[in-house]
Amino acid sequence: MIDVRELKTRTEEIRKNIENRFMNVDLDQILADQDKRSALMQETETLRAKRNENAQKMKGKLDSDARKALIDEGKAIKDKLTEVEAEFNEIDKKFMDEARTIPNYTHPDAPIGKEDKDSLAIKFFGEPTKFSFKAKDHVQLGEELDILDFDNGAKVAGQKFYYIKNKGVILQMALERYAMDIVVKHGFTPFITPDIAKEEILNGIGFNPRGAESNIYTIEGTGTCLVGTAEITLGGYYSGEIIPKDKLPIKMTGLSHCFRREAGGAGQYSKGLYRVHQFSKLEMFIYCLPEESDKYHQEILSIEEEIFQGLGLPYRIVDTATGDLGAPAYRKFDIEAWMPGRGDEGEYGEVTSTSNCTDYQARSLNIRYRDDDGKPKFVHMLNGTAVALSRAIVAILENYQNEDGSITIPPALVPYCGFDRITK
RNA sequence: GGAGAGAUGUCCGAGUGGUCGAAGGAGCCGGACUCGAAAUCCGGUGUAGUGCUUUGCAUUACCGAGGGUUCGAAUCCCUCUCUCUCCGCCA
Repeated sequence: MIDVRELKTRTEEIRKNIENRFMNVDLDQILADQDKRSALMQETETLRAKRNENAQKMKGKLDSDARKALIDEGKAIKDKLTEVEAEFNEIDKKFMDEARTIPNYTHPDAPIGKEDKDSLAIKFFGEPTKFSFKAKDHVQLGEELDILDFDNGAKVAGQKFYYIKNKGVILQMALERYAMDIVVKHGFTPFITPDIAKEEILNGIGFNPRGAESNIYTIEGTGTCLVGTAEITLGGYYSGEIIPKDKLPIKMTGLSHCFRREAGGAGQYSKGLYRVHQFSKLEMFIYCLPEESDKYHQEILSIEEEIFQGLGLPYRIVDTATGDLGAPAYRKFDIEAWMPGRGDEGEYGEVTSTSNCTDYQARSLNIRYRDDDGKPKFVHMLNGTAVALSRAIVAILENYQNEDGSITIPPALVPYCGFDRITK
């Protein structure tokens, strides 16, 4: 969340930012509740001070009349305090819930706009793949090659679940190792993380586990959820801690399963592996000093490029428009790989996403470092996809297909696969 | 899953209702001593809020988390989380 003290000092900036992001946040209501909360907080503290003073007076020996008078006074204070505290707690919860809905500030260079199409393509790599034959999509390719099985996935687990089979399994493992090797080479510590996290961690990262529109599976009666990304488990790793400054930056990379409800996510653009309830992903995560987060955001993006360039996949980089940024993100870059089977004649489809969340998550999760002045300060936190296995497989199958329906393995993956072609 | 033990400041550790924001020790910072260092001695040293006459003063909260009892809770009661030991089960 943002620093609520800045509601007073940066009011108009916050108001404008909410507008730019096209969010439904009633800032005036929040400001009014903040004033109410403030007044009740002071009243509560005054009463507590009186209570403490009253208790202090009773430490020594007293005659019974004096003691009784003090006890009566204490009781009266207690009754009043109980009442005021209840009022304060109510407005405090309301205010904090409201304040949490305020989005992070936005990088001044992020394009302003409401939708996908307002995002800015800032770089292209390669040319969209051309075929001398009619290109198939990955669903058809995968089923004909017997490496993807959606029908039995649906039968056993439900719609949008799938089995990966045969050389498809090896291809996914090869991709994992390929990406892992590149990321580790750049100094990231590898992790395999839990696939489950507590709701408080989800909330701190900026995911809402509740509500009809939530993308998160909650596990009934446990206070935990299935993670939608290792961003959650990597970002929760240092929650509540003060990190020594000389340990920063901390670079982590985590492999996890990702579970997403994707309610209402059906349709042509979501078919096959593109949008599924479960997939595996290798995620990068960085904790760093505030002044360095822009730099590390670029570093994550360049590692993502290295991974996709190494695979020989054409892609473009998109600077996400304000209206499409998640609340925690200060700025976000997506890599969209060319997917020949998408739409009628192929389209770019998102394969990675990297966000600089500045101190927004760190404040909610209370993750700080000790600065040179001895004071703890919030770290900046960044995340980025190294490789989302399901979507990378979409791009590989569709770009590396041959006329006979076989798939050529990208050269960089051959050493990891042990074969160079998938055939019927 | 069952039984038991535990969780206190940067760390170790004392504390079973008021004199406890918390003994003692270690560490760290400053000073004395020293040619310098070590040892020794002296002083300081948590976090997050709030208010104000804002490089300070006052005040509130924080002893795993949340609730309760009480005029008053680190201390008593309840729930939960985590750690350790033993048993069970298991990859």
